Amino acid sequence: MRADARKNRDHLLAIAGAVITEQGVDASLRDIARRAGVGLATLLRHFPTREALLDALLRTSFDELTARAGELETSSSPEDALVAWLRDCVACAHEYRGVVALLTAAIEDTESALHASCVTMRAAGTRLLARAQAAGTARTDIDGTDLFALVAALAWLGDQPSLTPRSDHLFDVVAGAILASAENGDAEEKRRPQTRG
Amino acid sequence: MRADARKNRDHLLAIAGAVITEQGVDASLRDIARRAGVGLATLLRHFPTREALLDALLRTSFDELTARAGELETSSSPEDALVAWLRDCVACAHEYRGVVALLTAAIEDTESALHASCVTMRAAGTRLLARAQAAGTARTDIDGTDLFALVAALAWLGDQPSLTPRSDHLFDVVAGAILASAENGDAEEKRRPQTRG
DNA sequence: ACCTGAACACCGTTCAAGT
DNA sequence: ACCTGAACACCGTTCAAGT
Repeated sequence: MRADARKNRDHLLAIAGAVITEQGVDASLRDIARRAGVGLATLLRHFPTREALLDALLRTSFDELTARAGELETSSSPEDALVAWLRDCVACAHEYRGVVALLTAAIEDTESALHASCVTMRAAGTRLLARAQAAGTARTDIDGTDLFALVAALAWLGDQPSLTPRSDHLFDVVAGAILASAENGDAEEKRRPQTRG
Repeated sequence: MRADARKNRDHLLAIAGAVITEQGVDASLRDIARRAGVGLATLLRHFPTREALLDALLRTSFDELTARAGELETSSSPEDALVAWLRDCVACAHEYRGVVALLTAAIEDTESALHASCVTMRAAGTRLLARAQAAGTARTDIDGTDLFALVAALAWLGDQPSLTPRSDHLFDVVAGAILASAENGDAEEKRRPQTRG
């Protein structure tokens, strides 16, 4: 890549990150180009689709997420690792408002620029889930795609301004549902709702 | 309302229902007007915002949902009533692709044409939840807004083509989390995941 | 190689002019 | 009262022309 092209690309990414952080993934590409001081066609040349732009913006976060899954697999208990990683996933998908809809669309669309990242992410989650399932601390009637869907749904909730205040609590509710609720004697981290008044 | 205006309105609603069923809530209003054989300005005169149009389209469903909550309150057990109603809610929010985002936005926006319907819906859900909580069959650490959020998240999942096949199963997972998991001896309808191989 | 302006076919909003 | 076409300021896509 020519030096001027590289500079344009980097600058576009920086501006796009700022604009999309501010306005969400539906931000006007024309506006991003304008603020970056280049023509819209130049932006499209570097990032032929909105997905390609988002992929470039999220690549670092996605790579970190994959690496973190690997670390957690050795450093934490199966249960803690799974929940901690899910929390990171939600935070990552929440990085740009509205991006989670693009991610769910990309998981099955092999043409999407975001497809590879999504599949990698799902694979990492599947491993952590399988580990917890093998340890008897996660329910066995869900798979990696279900996990992906639940993370997406929770990230979506966090994107809805009126429901954002509830998203942390509802994360706990859903995480609790993913973990096997009983059967294993070790109850140190478990709080089940008490219904006595 | 003048007779010709009434006729225009009814026809617009019929066409809008068909187009939005087909293309989702972001369908072009211009296209709807075109297919209805009127000017775009005429559509906007009857329905000043997209929300107003959706409200008109969904009003019957919403009213039925409220009525159904009342019936279930007397005809079914607290637990069955809650779950059945949640299922209906998801189905209703799923009626037009993408409408659930408008509904979550409307719950706090008193200016939205959909606001009243959302609040009524949440109130009906809150009653069914309180009844189940009083009976000891629903967890007590969630409220009507949490319930609204969970229904919205599940409806959103059903809207994502790649995740639609999982939405029924994930409904069960989340519904299970809403119901108190243990403590009551009656286990007839409960299946907890068994982890023994 | 890389960039760009302009043409294109859309969108929702607004309003003066018609019946 | 009710309807409408047209003007407006946007949008993303495409491409011939420039450096």
